[in-house]
Amino acid sequence: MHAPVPPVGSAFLLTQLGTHAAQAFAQRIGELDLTPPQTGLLRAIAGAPGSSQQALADRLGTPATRLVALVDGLEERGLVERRRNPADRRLHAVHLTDAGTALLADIGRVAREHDDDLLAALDPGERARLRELLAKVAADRGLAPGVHPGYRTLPPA
Amino acid sequence: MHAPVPPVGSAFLLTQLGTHAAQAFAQRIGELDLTPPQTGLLRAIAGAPGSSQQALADRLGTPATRLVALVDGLEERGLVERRRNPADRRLHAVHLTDAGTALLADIGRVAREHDDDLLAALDPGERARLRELLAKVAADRGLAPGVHPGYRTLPPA
DNA sequence: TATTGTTATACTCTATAACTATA
DNA sequence: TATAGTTATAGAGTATAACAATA
Repeated sequence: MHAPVPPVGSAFLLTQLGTHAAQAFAQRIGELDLTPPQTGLLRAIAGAPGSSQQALADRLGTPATRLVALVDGLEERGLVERRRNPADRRLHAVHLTDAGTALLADIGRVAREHDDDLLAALDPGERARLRELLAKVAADRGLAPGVHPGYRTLPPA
Repeated sequence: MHAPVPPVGSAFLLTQLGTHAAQAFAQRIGELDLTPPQTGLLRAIAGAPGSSQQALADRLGTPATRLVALVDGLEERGLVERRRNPADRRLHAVHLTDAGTALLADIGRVAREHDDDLLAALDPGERARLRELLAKVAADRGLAPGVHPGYRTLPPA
């Protein structure tokens, strides 16, 4: 007889399912040759076109240096462009290109498919209830709507 | 006027909250000088004492090489020990030490605190309902109870 | 002197492949 | 020849620090 293994709580279920959902999304969005961070950045740019990189970094909660690398990757593929601000030449306003805007629509489609697949076990009423409960917890924990916490690393303890 | 940003679905909420929960747990469990993967391994060993490293790797869905490094770290701290099997000297049976067993109890306490904190916004009925819905989805998606999907990496598409 | 953006560098985590010992 | 475990190595992703341009 040895000590019992402590049972997992609801938080673990949430973590487990959240990681699974993230992996499944990464796999799906990979078909568009995008990574999840790139996808989130595209959304952030679409939501606030012309933002400076500093502003985007603040919004996503990530170091500016990481944002530079992400924007580089998207710019090379012609999805976004940097436009220098003549009034303050330090600033680079980031905009979606037409290709970026088109790809955003594809992202929306992939996200809906992902959603349907993941929650296939729940009927519409259950889905609504789940969403409600998750939103309540997310609000209580101060999570910014639409911003993935993976852009920042928490300090140890 | 530009193209609208596609709305996030319930799956995103799940991913967002799951990542948040994982970060919060990592922070808490860090107070015991443990990482989440180490914690999961301790639980797996407690659940099947004397397993070979190969068996543990299979159960967690991780490459054996990663398991070696994890066991190394726990063994150096005196939390687990490898016992050579005399009948087949290739096998290393992994067991918790007394210190490991004691730490497991602390892990259980920390996990309960984490659970309570994370779901503070929900009343008992809501918590039960959330757990039920999450469990239903997890079962449908084929997630092994108590095993975090983060031990394995999914192939791209 | 302060701020935006960039580059250089190092660190952590994980995976792949090669190797050792036992069978 | 096959299996358990290990070591060596390399890659991806991210962070910290130093730097350049502009204000």
